[in-house]
Order: sequence, then structure tokens, then C-alpha cells
Amino acid sequence: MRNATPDPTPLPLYAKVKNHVLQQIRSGEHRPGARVQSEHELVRELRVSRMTVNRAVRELVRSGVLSRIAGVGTFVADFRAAGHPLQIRNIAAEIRERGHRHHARIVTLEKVAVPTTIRERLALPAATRQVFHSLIVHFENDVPLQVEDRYVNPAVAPDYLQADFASITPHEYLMEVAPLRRVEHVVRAALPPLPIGRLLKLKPHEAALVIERTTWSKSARASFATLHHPGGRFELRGVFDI
Amino acid sequence: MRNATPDPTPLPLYAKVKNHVLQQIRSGEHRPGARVQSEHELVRELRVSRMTVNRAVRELVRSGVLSRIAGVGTFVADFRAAGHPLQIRNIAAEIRERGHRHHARIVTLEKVAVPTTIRERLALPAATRQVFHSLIVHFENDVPLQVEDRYVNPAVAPDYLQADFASITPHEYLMEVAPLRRVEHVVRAALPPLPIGRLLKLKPHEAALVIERTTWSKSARASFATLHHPGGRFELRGVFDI
DNA sequence: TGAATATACCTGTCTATACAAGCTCTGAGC
DNA sequence: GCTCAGAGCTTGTATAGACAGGTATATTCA
Repeated sequence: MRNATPDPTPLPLYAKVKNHVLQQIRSGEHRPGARVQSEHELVRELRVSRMTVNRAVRELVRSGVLSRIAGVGTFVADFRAAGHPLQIRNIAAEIRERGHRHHARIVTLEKVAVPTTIRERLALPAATRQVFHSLIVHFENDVPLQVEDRYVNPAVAPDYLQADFASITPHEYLMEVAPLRRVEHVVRAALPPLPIGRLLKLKPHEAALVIERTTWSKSARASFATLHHPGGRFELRGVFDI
Repeated sequence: MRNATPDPTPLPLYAKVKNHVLQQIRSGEHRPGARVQSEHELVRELRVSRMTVNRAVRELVRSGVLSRIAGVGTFVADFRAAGHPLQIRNIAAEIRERGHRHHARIVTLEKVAVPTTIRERLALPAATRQVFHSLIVHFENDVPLQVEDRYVNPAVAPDYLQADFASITPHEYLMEVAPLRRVEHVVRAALPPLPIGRLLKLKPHEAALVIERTTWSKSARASFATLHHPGGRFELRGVFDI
């Protein structure tokens, strides 16, 4: 039997170094712009190896807390102009994670002549005459939460029309058939077109949060989707902690 | 004279290892869920030390490309349910970065009795009778881009009314007087109240992108701000590359 | 005085080595 | 056939030592 209860999950040393520095920032001992200890000083102060200090500081730099200049020193980052992160999640995963029921209703799933705006958005070659188009409503416990209006490059996902979108979202399906290389999101607010508003059961003049998502696969742009969400029932939330 | 031009900025080894693995993922050689080489295998394959491989893989894990299980192996992450990042920026910094002119018009800067919703949002003690309130319009080249309606905890920033908000945004001022501990953002779409719509020069029934920002300082919640942006002229944009 | 040089310190990278701890499979013993 | 120990893999962490290259300051020399 030991004379002291052993720590069940002892913090790794590099994490202790991070906390040590963070604590000095949180307490105001080190203010934004101020110089923090050099690696060598932290080595002497905390009796750990320089590689351990280096890892700790490097991770704090990557998370935006510190910034370093080779040959000069390490400084508390000035978050004043820094951005704060927000996450755009897969709607089905998000609903399920809230412990709610997700289901999707397929309104449209078809091959259509390429609309000119879509030809631009997907940078389609002139030879491409048709694209796939799907219009799907996603529900959280039978309340409509997203209308997904998507155009898909047939060169990337030739079997798109055969997919089972009751059990997998188009986004998930596309990631499966063509590994994703790049995703771009644009978030706006707008009054939705009338048919979209009806699908979302919006009140007249109720605003919608619109996300435009463009995805790239290895070879080409894979799809362009416009996601409409009811302004009163949907929000994006992000927390940034130092 | 050398027989070959020396690489002006040779990539560090750990970056080469990252690219090596990324290349295999991008090419489809390693698909989501698949196992990638163990550290030891990469060591033999690329003739670098294990610590270098470890750093490369650790960074790819942190950026969401790989995932690892101790004792089992390293796998290509399944981004299908993963979130994609978006940044909320300081409005003044964003405008200036676009090369445009930013200026702010102070509509209101006053001490007011605590509204009940604000008492909740800032978790103010019952003894607090008054808070600071500012209403500021931010312009990009003389076009209104944001109405910032902010309530400030006087315990955190007692001199808020004396600040010069023509040259510094309230957010920047608060970060200066009370180091930031936590920021929460909620993004919604809504029709703005009539006076806000007028300040933004919105057309009737034009939607607004609304960001609610709550900030925490060391000791207490520092401020609660509602930021209204014109739906037609403002958007959040984020790109995720693998 | 002014310019070139030395030096001291800083971050950045890389290696070889070590040990701990998690997981899986295999084979010994029952 | 079943259980359990251990081998052999994996990742995770930590160290000491080394060298490169950036930056500021002091020093030396003209």
C-alpha cells in the first residue's frame, strides 16, 4: 500500500508547462504584447528539458495564445485583431448529437440542364450539358431545420441519383465517393425564395441563415449547395477560451 | 560555384513528412478510415528520426487530417461528421485588411439602468444598478456595415465612457483594459428592429446577419454585444483545405 | 564618429535513446 | 475448449545534445 493516492491521470509535463504559462497570462502577470520567458529560462524554472518547453510553447503559438520571433523572443499574442473560430457542422450529426431525431425528405432528385450560375460555381467545362440536382429537407424531430439545394458535378459522382439519401446525407455520400480536398463556406442572411420558405414553414418575412458550401474533390469541384435555415430556430455557436 | 541552385527555403524535414502523408491521402492511396504507416514504418521509409515523424503526425492529427489510437495505429480521419472552421473577425481589422476605409459613428454612449435581459446575460449581481451602453455604427468606405449595440459591466471597465471609440473599437478597448478569458459567439439571421435597419440603410424586410458576442474577463462577464450586419452586404467566409 | 565584427542570446530543427502504457494475438497450461 | 501470461506491436512522453540561423548589442578598428 502506498502512503499517498497516486494521481489517476497525471498531466504530461508539456501540459504542465502550458498551464504554467497560461496561468501567468490569465492572472494578468503577462499582458498582451509582453515578453514571456525564453525557452532556456523556462527550462531552468521548471526543471524540464528544452524539447518539452519547446513543444509546450509551440502548441500555445499554434492555438493563438503566444507568438514568437526567432532570435528575439516569445510574446503574448495580441488577440485584439485575431479571429475567433466557429464551426459549421454536418446537420444530421448535429441533430443526433443533441439527442434528437433526424430525418430527411427528398423533394427533388434529378438530372437537369446546367443553370448558368451553376456552370460558373462548379467551373464546369463547356461540354458538360447536365448536372445532378437534389432538394432535400432535413428535420429535427419533425420540425424542418434545413433545406439543402445541391448541384453535383456528374464527373465526380456519376451515381449520385442512385444514392439513398434517407440514410446518408448528400454531403456524407460525396465525401465517401470522392475524398474531399477543400470546402468553402459563405454565411449570409437573406429572405428565402417563397418555395424554400414554405418548406421551412417560415412566417412571412422571416429571415433565413444561408450557408453556401462549395466542395472540391481531387480533380474538380464536386458540388455547390445552398443551405437555408430558419432564422428563428437555427444558430451557429462558437466558444473561444484562452 | 555550385553545380545546382541551392533550395532558397528548404522545407524542414517534419514538413516533408507531413506532405508525404498528405500526398498519399490526396491521391486516394489512403482513404478515410484507412490505416496509415506506423511511426516506425515512416522512420524506415523516409530515413528520419522517430521524433520527427512523431511531430509530423501529431500536427496532422491536430489539424483533423489523421486520428490515432495508442497501441493500435494511425488512421485517416473521417471528416464526414467533422466541423469546418469559420472565423469571426474584428470588423475594423477586416475592413482595413480589405484596403478600405473604416470609421465609426457613435450614436449613443451612456450609463443606463440595467435592462433585465442584460442582467441575465452579464450575470450581474443584484446590487448593480447601472451598466454602460454604447451604440456604434461601423462604416466601410462610408457604407454602414455593422451596428454594434453593446452593454458593458462597469465593474470590469469603469472608464468605458471616457474611451475614444473613433480610433479604437469597443472590443479592442475592452481587451486592453481587461484581458479576455473567453468569447462566445452566436450567429443568427433575423429581421432587425426598425431603428437598427435605418442605421444600416436596409431596404424594408431586408434580413440582417446577427452576431451575439459575450466576453468574459478574469473575474466576470465583461460585455454583451449584438452586432447587426446587412444581409446583402456582409458575409462570413471560411475555407478548409486538407 | 561611423562602420565592420564579434558575441550572446534567441528560436527552429533534428537525432538517438529511453521508458511507459495501450492493444492484439499467440501459445502454454489447465 | 478455456483462461491467462507474455511477446510484439503500437502510440505517448521525456531527455540530452547538437547545430543552424535570426537578432540585438557590445566591441573593435579605421
